[in-house]
Amino acid sequence: MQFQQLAYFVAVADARHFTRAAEAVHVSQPSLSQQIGALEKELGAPLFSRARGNIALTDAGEALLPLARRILADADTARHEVLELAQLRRGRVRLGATPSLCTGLLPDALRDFHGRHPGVRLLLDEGGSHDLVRRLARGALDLALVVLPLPSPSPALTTVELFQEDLVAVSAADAPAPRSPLRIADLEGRPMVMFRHGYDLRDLTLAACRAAGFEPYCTVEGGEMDAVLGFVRAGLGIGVVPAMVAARAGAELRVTPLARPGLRRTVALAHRSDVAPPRAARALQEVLLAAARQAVTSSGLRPPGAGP
Amino acid sequence: MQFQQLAYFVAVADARHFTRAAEAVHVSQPSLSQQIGALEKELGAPLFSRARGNIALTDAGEALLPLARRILADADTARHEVLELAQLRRGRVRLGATPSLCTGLLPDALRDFHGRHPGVRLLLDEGGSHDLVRRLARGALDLALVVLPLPSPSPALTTVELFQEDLVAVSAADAPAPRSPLRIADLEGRPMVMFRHGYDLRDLTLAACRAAGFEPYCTVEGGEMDAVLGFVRAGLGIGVVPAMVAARAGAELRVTPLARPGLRRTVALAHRSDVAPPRAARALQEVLLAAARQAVTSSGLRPPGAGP
DNA sequence: TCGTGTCCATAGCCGCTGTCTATGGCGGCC
DNA sequence: GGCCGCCATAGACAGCGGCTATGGACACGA
Repeated sequence: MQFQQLAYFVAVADARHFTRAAEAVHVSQPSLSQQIGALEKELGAPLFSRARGNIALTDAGEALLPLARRILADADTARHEVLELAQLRRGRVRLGATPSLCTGLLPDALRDFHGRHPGVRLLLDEGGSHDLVRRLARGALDLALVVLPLPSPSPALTTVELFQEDLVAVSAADAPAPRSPLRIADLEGRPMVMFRHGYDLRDLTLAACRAAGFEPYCTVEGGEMDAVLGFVRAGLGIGVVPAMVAARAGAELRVTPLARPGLRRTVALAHRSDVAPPRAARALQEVLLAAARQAVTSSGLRPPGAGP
Repeated sequence: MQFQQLAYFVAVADARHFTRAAEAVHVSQPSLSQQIGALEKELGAPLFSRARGNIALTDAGEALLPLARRILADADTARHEVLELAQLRRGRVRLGATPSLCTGLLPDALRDFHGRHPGVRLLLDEGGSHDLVRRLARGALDLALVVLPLPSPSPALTTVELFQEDLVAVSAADAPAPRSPLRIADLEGRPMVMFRHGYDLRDLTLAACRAAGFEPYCTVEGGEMDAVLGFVRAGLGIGVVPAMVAARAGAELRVTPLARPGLRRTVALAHRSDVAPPRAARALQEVLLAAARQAVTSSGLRPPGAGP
């Protein structure tokens, strides 16, 4: 059974005439006869009763006709669906991002993308950089917002740097203000609120403290971004978060810049190198790049590759 | 797009592995890869993201998968439906019959057939012999119960004689009884009830009267079988009907045999010679032949080919 | 009754395509 | 670093679907 045979069958059923049906499907009459014959042979039953001048469906033909129409319609639907995917009227992007980036850049950028392509579903995968890289390589993600350097550098991934972002210290507005700008060394012995494992911010902060010669004292650790900000707000300790996140966190938080050289992270967009991302993913990539440029000019972020 | 390509696609989507999918569909791995590639090229979008050890569906692949499954299931359904037709678990027989035969032989025979093959629809086409023959030749009927000789003999039709049936005169039970047995000549000048055009009984009766040298006097003409019996019952005249019909007509009718040679008609089963009837039609044919044999022995009909 | 036309089936040929085996290329793993 | 697993590619071959030409059967009209 083949699609063409079904199409020929439907054409004959509609025209009730082999020669005219052959014209309708743009093949010669013998070709059509042969294919109808092949279909009948395969199914083991005649589909038409060939009376002179009166081609009629047999019972087998009448049973097959609605199914044939439905199969052909489904095949047509399949072609159109895939076409619409290519035209970005439908589709799906699987975007991975580290938790801290989900809070900062993404909300506005995704709103923008959704406005441009309302038919495209956005599947956000929030996870640590290590997981994101693995999922990218496995084809489980189309794009990922990651923090450089990648925990497990892979030549199979292409990264495009978006911006550099300063980290700042946050503390409760009603607690004694720390010195400003705050040096990393000033954090020694001060109660701190620390993210859970998997956050690149956790690794960055711990590494900076250890480089300064001490192990930080954490009153609470293990929270997500919102929880950490809440604990800081409650006066449980000092947190180290991206400036962009701190700016959105509200008036109950005191934001204290870090003394030079400070802490800084490079945010990049990553995708697999070996295959081109789907159309919708490329479109999202463009939107994210534009959002990053916008953020650099309006939100005081540093352009990618800028010095300390 | 081809059924095999869709089957291969579903196999890969299920196995998430090209080599194992190839084994599952019993082709070599390169053949499967090539067909998937051809499908992707035709649809204009990749269906799988080929990551080492992790074959995943793209958005286009996820859009296609449910449709592919449905198409394949429909194709399977089509094959089974046609198979069931061949096995007489479903099907359709289009049976034509002259009106007088619908009343006599058919009810019991069709009940028997329906009991044996409850899934087979019976489409009865009641009409004159001329129409029936034309519809048979056109393929609009599978079988027809006709009265011989055929009005327009056609070499394209095969007929099997079922039985010969005597005609009898019927009159109202409360009217004066005609002589018994009744000669055709006795009908001259007697009020008669005549069938409408198209009934073979009408032609038979008129021809017999004319052969006897008179034109019958009809008080009512144009009715169907039930109407004619009703008119006779009401005393409007004498009717000439098959013995089998008269026997079923109830006690309000007086049945008078016709004097020798009497009137007799040969009932036959006809079908097209050039193509074998569908399976269900052959089954009905057998049932009708058995019913005819049964009627010959139990109802006093004459076997086919019997002399006058 | 005999052409003539219409219509579907068949025959024969050809090019496309789907299948195979063999091989290449590329990561992952020991 | 060598081996293995896995998918893609190359080339050969057979099968099949397409075409033109022709056959056979019926309908119609002269």
